[in-house]
Amino acid sequence: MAERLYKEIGEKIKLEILKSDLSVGDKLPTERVYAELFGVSRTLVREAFIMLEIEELIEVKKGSGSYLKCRPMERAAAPISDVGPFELLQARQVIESAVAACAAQTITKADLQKLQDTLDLEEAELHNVEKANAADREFHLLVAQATQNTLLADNVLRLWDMRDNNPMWQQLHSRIPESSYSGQWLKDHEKVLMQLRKRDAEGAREAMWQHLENVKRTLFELSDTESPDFDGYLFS
Amino acid sequence: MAERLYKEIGEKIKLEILKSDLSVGDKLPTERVYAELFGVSRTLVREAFIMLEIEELIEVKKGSGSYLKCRPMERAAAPISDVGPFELLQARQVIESAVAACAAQTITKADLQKLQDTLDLEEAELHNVEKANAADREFHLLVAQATQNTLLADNVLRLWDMRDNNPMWQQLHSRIPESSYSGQWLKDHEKVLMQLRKRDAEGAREAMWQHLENVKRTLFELSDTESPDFDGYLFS
DNA sequence: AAGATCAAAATGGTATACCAAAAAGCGATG
DNA sequence: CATCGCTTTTTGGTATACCATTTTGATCTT
Repeated sequence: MAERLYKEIGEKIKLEILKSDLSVGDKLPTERVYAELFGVSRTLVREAFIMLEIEELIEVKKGSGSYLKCRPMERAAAPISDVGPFELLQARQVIESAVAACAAQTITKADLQKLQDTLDLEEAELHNVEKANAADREFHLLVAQATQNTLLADNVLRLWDMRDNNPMWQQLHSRIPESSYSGQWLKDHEKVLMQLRKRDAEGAREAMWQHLENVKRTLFELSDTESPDFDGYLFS
Repeated sequence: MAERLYKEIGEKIKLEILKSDLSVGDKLPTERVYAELFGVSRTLVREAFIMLEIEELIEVKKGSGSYLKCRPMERAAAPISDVGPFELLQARQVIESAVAACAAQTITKADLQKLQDTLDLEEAELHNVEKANAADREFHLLVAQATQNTLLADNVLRLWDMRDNNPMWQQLHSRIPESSYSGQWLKDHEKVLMQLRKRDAEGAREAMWQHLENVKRTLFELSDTESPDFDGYLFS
């Protein structure tokens, strides 16, 4: 119970919302009501409301009240921390290869140019890990954006950031030999871009799949030879 | 300026963080400092801190202080509400077809049985919209779970719930003729299951793709004939 | 001089009081 | 009877005051 109290209150409110069958758009009880209901001050309820507002669950209107924006999903917001790097990579492989295939059919000349620029940057900054990694991210993001579909771009970005935030990954990442990063991965990216240029959906799918297959392999060899910390963590 | 003030303060704080070169892990100025700096009460700063905490930018420790968790990026937390139903369906089509192909190679007998049960249920409850819809959701979720990859299942579920929470969809959904729902979609589901049984990746991909293509078509005809509210909202 | 102990200061946590905008009630007026 | 406009009430917005925990550091002990 040493947790931040407003979160607790927020969860309680979510439950109350689920119990009382409110529909989207309905006005929910006022801050004061919840305050008395839970026996806490209005300040806390207010903080909880801010949390719900940021989660886009409710909308608060000054002088009027707070309104339900969408029903809380039972599925709690992504327990994303404890998935292994390989499960993550598999997900990326499945999704990004499909995304690449889709992008091949919708990509614009401007998008192609941006991709080329990013690859040039990646090549120029091969020895600067930070910048190379940033260019890597940019490449994958641009491919996703080439689908012209916000949600697909969102999902790809989401998976990437999940990788960056994963402590396990960071540990692995620091050990990736520069040679793999540059030599193989850059070539992979170039192959993907080539298929996109040809607007060959199957080719793009294959190229992206192979790229992530290579990443998986690099990581596997790494974790195999250098560190036994990842047992039971490696596969789906 | 009729906006919620805490958000404004939050953005100001982000800027201050960027100006003062703080590193990850460093201790931030206290709430009181920011309060005086901006000439507002600590309450507001506190609310802003809560916002930053939810965005996983900082970490607050009772009695000690607040600490920088990661540098403020562009990091847009997905304005997911205002995507049209068709953009959503396209995303599902791309992702779920790939997921189905993956599932075909990893699915277990138990998963196949669950899928069969769900389809039986769907058939039995054809005239109960609520239950049929629930069975529909269950089917797509089970396919995703058959990949044995939590993240893929998560993403599929996420997209589905996005659909359910979309007011535009709810409006459309209420108008879907029972015939389409049952006649076509159930058959689609059966085709997908058949391909999964054969463990035919390409077949499963095709079947799932076609299914969502059919859903798109149904929705398109619906929005075309009955309501002009969706102009400019239809495509990616 | 090194360590332990305890007091005081710093800092986030919570509650209360008052302010301002919006909505609701209500009466005068056409 | 409808409607305009004022007053009252409701409701979120902001500020202040006080509490609990953690940190800090000074003093005492060995």
